[in-house]
Amino acid sequence: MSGYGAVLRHVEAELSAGRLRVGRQLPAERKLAEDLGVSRATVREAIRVLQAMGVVRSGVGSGPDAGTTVIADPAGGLGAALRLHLATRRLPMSDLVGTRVMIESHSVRAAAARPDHPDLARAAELLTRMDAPDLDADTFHQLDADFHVALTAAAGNAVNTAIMAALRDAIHRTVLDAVQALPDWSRTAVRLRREHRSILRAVQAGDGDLAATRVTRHVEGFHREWVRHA
Amino acid sequence: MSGYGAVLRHVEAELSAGRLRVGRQLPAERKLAEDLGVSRATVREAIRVLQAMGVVRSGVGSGPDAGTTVIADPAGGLGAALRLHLATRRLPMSDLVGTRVMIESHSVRAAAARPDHPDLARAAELLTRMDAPDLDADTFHQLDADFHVALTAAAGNAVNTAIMAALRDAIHRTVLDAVQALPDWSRTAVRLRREHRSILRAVQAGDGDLAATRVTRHVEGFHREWVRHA
DNA sequence: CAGCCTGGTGTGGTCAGACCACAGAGTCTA
DNA sequence: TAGACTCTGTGGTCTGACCACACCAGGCTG
Repeated sequence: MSGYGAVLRHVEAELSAGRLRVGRQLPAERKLAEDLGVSRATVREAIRVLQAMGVVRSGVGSGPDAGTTVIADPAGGLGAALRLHLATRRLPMSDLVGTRVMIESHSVRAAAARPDHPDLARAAELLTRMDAPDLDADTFHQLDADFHVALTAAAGNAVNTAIMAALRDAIHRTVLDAVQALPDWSRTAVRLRREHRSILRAVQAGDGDLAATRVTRHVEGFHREWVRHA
Repeated sequence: MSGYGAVLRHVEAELSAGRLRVGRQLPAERKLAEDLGVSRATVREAIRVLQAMGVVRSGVGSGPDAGTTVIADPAGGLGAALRLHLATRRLPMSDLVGTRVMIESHSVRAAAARPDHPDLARAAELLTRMDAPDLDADTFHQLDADFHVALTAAAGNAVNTAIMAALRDAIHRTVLDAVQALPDWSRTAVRLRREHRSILRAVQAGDGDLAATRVTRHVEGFHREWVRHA
């Protein structure tokens, strides 16, 4: 088999077998190359891919942050892939929004069944920070995105949470551009804050159906507004 | 900025600007390296990543299949990422199944509103092929997976379809192993065929709620059975 | 003339070896 | 003792080379 693929399969096998765990380090590139009988360039190609997938992080120098470490950032990898395919125009933005609505409405339904989940407290704290009067649009959107991810995380499905975070990454820049074009941003921000609170209230009250309805209206409404001004 | 990241951002920018379209070719590695003022090794690392994301396909030699071509295979890229993170044990299989149930039940609901969608005809044809009596488990599961993806595709959301296909890729090997362990595979196959038909019937009858209930039972039931014997 | 075959050319795949910046650890010096 | 120094190992990048491959054009052969 090809050298590049062999490295990838080797690492995946090590992960599957549990010999390589999150937080541990891969062998140094030069050593890995020697072990597998390939060149360092080939090893690097494979490691780059793992890096792009969010499976591994590399740092130069020495010390704890140096070398190649196994991490677990599925959202990073999925987000990069979604962003690229968004650029190819094969994944329309409207479908990304549709998926987001599906995940969020499903998640708030599930989260309403466990209103004491710590991620809901985190979501509430994010809303408080969004109340700061002198927030610029960039920070506001960042908190906004974190709020929605926290809401999803409260449902307890790691895959959905990762996809949700990935969708946020993929959409991020587009939304920022859109926000610039809105006629009255501060007015929109007031409405978004109100809607966020009403969604969270419904979840904490255990009313999943209401929360789902509200989050659907919230996301689709903002998307429509933002498409109108794009 | 770093050489590697510069190449990646350059290609993404070319895609976003529409100067690079699906089906077209990237410049040759040597030329791209010269154009961007980096080495060929650096260009290759970036291209490997694009390849792993399903954005690009490379072929040696000359002719139409040679060189690096822009493609659009989001499922491939997402599937690889999911498989890797499954290996790190940070994405539990039960969550993958949960996401799958969410997407499928949501999709059959939407598909029921357009019962004449061509993907439904394709799904029906796949079921016919699954009726062949001398089918081995491997082929059966392949058709099974294609059926579920076709069902999802009939809902018309490309992102959901890509994620569904990615989940299939990620789960594929595990399911194959599980099927080996089932006590009476042919008996299970008979049940699966019946359930598939009943799901498709509900969709074609326009009864989205019924289809959603059935597909949820179908997927969760098979997952439980397969976990029990793992 | 028709058919084969044989270089030529350009592609990605891989390799070996080199140099760099970096960051920590250990050592030497004032 | 505190600071400056070298040493070592890391990933990041570059250079230049060779390979297998597949097409294509030209010449050769029948």
